[in-house]
Amino acid sequence: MRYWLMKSEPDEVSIDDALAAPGQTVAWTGVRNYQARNFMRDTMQIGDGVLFYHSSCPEPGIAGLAEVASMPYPDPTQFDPESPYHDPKATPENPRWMLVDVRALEKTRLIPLADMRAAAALEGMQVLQKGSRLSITPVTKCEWNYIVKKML
DNA sequence: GCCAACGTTGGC
DNA sequence: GCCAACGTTGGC
Repeated sequence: MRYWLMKSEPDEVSIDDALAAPGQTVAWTGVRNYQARNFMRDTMQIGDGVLFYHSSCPEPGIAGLAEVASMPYPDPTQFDPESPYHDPKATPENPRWMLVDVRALEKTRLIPLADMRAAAALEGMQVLQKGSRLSITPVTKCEWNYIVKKML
């Protein structure tokens, strides 16, 4: 069992949107970074814990808890010429971008980014490192427990 | 393979 | 809107 932090712009998909989706599950479309893709394709397992993070918004921070809900499969938006995530180099025979489904479990109080930065226990958290822009980052069991048990 | 130019992310 | 930091592209 692993743990992850996954960023979503709430204008695109908020924790409320995810909770309202059929099965409380959304396909994590639009990731166009190889490292993030590789996490979904190679490392994630069904049932892994997910911190649902709101980014690029007035109040960035952790907004809910979720879990990995599927095996990896090709991101359908890469094949859609109408999609902003269209990738002309990808074909169904040779998909470039893989994703997983994410099932929202609960909306939590918002844990602001500033509070995360202020927590000594989270000093090493990958998402908090200088210059980190990855939209999907691993979270250690210690970090997960601290956030879920001490900050919520 | 190098690396400059460009594009993107994301907090502020 | 700004800008630091990082990733990608493409000429050579």
